[in-house]
Amino acid sequence: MKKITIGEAARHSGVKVPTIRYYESIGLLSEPSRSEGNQRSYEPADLDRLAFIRHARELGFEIDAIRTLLHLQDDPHQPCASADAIAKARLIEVEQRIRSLNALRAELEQMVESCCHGRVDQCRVIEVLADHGKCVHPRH
Amino acid sequence: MKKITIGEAARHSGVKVPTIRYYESIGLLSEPSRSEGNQRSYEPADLDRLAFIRHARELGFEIDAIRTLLHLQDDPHQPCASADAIAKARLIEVEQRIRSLNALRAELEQMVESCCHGRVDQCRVIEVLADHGKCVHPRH
DNA sequence: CTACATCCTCTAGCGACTAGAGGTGCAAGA
DNA sequence: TCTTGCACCTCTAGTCGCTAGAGGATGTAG
Repeated sequence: MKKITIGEAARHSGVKVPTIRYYESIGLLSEPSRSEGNQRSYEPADLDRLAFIRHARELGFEIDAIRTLLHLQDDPHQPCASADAIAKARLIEVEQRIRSLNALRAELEQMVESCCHGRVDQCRVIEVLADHGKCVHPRH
Repeated sequence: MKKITIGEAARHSGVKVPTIRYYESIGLLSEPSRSEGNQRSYEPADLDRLAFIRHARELGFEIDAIRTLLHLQDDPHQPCASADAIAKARLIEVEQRIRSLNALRAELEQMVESCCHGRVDQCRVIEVLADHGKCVHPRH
């Protein structure tokens, strides 16, 4: 049972030191044991948990969703319907976000392409911003 | 010169009342004149400015970028290179975001599709979260 | 033994709002 | 005229997920 310092845990997991402490403070990570001198001392299982959290954050899950997912992981006999639902909800969010960003991209491309590179009073960028009606797709 | 209350301005522009006050507080909107009873009283030009801000926010521009864009709009003889640069930077951001969200979507789709709908200990969603190596594209 | 990196706790800040408390103004109906 | 009730006012604090910095303690290598 080798002890792992918070700095090592950070390097290992890719989660920054203050972020690890933050996760502990909001109860996402349980309080680790401490050294003589009151320094946090982690175990390998904590690294797995950190990796889980980091991966979930990379996938854009909210802290609350991650909390639920971690609870599920801790209790493997539960039905996985909730995990499935959380992932599905996130997928739908991501799909919507992609759609809206695609519309934005089209708009921005149009703006940038048609910029006259002259003075502001002829600038398409400013003009379109000032008048939504000049957008390619009024819905974005 | 008809007076417009903050509530009407909100309905007209689609920007919420507290948000309008917030924009004023951070200097994005200049302080409007007031009625006898100290209530804000807007003019049509303010509505244009609000519409501009709202549109820019919808396109994801940051407040600081909007501040710059508004300054440019106010001074039409300036070259529009800065406006162009701001829009281009935003376009690049959006493109990157779309790429990364597409990767996320692929990952989430895989997760959701391969979910066994059984118990957590066989759940693909939890499994993949716990082990980044099981991702379709390790880079996301 | 000293230097220096790393750790500790605590508070405050970020961006862009949003919510709520506690009070005032105003217009319309009785 | 009075009252009802909505819209307005200011102010503070909260949201999310961290991040930064102060000021001090610990741990390790030379």
